[in-house]
Amino acid sequence: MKRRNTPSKQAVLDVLIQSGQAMSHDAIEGQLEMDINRATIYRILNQFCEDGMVHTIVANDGKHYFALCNNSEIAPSGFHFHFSCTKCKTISCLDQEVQLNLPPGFVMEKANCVVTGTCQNCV
Amino acid sequence: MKRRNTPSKQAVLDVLIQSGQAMSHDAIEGQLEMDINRATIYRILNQFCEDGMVHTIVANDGKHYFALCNNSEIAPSGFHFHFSCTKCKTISCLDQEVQLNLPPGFVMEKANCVVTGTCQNCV
DNA sequence: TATATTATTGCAACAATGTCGCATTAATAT
DNA sequence: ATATTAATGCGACATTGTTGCAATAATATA
Ligand SMILES: [Mn+2]
Ligand SMILES: [Mn+2]
Ligand SMILES: [Zn+2]
Ligand SMILES: [Zn+2]
Repeated sequence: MKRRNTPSKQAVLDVLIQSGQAMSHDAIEGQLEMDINRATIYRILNQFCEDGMVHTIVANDGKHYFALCNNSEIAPSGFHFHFSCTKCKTISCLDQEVQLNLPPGFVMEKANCVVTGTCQNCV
Repeated sequence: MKRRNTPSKQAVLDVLIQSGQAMSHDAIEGQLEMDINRATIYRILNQFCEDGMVHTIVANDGKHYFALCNNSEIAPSGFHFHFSCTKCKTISCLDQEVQLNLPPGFVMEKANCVVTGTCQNCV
């Protein structure tokens, strides 16, 4: 399927760029000026993920958070940790690669690593 | 609240012991011979977590998985990786501690780290 | 053993998240 | 200007997890 540019996609992208954080569907919808249907927002986000512009984090609340990929993340298997601050509620990408010694026979395809605590802005 | 021993608690515990894997509410209910209400199962599992017998993993499907703590996990801040096999659908505890260098000012309270891929039983 | 206390349970209801089918709309190419 | 089909809105749905409340049952006490 060839992608088409639409105001909705642009609006969702703008919200993600402007925030600089990983955002849930909920938070994205809250920041949108335009009204966009929930299903549509999810479809847009999933499309961004397919296209490698965005990656998802599954946080401790079980919700999916969506964050822009920066260029260094384009590298294959560049899985990194995420930090979830319980005070300011932000979820951000850490500059820490996930690396571990798997037992023989195990093959890692992806990783979802979320560290929870308090961030540097919250004392 | 003082805990009471009940057939329901024992049954849930038996299922967890017998499986040796992290299990979702769903899977636990499926393995129970007794019929136990969904809310009750969740309450039992959450109680086990409070009491430090069980820990939870949030997997990529956004669901909570519950796994028995082995004795070495009683140690405070002993966060470890988990492995989720896409073929046999098992989620198991890895003997790999989560350790990372957080930027100054960050404080880690807990970690939810799930590596997805294929396990040693699935070639 | 009989009774009182209250933890536990079942039930119903609920909120939230995420997906899907289908008809309509609109972006793109010709 | 028109045809193609990707994108959208709407409604419906499945699933997960929690909560209030009344009924039940585990435990302690007399
Ligand atoms: Mn990230
Ligand atoms: Mn574990
Ligand atoms: Zn913070
Ligand atoms: Zn496997």
